[in-house]
Amino acid sequence: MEASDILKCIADRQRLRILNLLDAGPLCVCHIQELLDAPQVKISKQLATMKQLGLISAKREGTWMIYQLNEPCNGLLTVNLRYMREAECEECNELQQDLRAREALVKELTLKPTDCPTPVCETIGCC
Amino acid sequence: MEASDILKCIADRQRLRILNLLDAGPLCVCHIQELLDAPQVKISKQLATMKQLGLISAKREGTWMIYQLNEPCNGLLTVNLRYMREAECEECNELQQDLRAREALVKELTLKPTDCPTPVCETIGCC
DNA sequence: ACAGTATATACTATATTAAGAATATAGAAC
DNA sequence: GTTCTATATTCTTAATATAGTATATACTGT
Repeated sequence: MEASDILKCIADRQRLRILNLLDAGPLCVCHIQELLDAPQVKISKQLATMKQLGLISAKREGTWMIYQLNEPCNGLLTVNLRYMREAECEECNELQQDLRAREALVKELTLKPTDCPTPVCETIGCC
Repeated sequence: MEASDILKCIADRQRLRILNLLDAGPLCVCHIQELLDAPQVKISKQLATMKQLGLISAKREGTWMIYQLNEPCNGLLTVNLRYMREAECEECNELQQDLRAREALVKELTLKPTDCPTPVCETIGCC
């Protein structure tokens, strides 16, 4: 896992958004899909890429797959996320907004847990 | 100049090396070429890309072109350079070594200034 | 076993990027 | 002017990455 592999990975807007979300806690594929409003294939392939790179890992909970950032989080990734969460630019704002959307989703799931099967809820800590 | 443009730019090993060198001070193309041991076309094209991105700028001194990082240096670039100069990985070591090679070159130029015309020397501060 | 849901993979088409060779320009020295 | 040196640009080819459709897998519930 060389530095430029990480950089290439986060140079893609959507992959960066996914990593940013996962940095706030594990999520299942369907929720990532929903938060980024992107087709399933795309998300799934990007997750596969990042898993192969060793940035994230997955565990199955029933039919759901829960993805999370690997520990310890890659230093270069951390540095970039930390910077962009504070900075002012279109993409940085988007990352910040994604985190807010994540919070909203978690809250929503807490209210109607039917959308979110117990094992998933436990993992993402929403209910 | 969006964040992912910067990231895409530094995700290329050689572009990153060039930026790392320029961060230590302006250099002319031939010296970058020499330090990175890369063909002229490649360097020239990469410099053009980064100039277009707004990361660096050039000024002519006779037949030489002197490139330098733009001020203020892009924050995302700074953050990444700073991190990689301290970190331990193949590419990070390479960056660190490049800076040492730059020092050596500057010293060498100070000794035989014939290789380096006065205006260039003045700019890079080697003689 | 069958149907349904969530996710992954394979395959194809398309777009983006990089590499190299040849050529062009800009200035210096004569 | 001609020639030389440093650098840039153009053009072509090759490599890589992305997107979309269709299909496959893995599990759940009946």
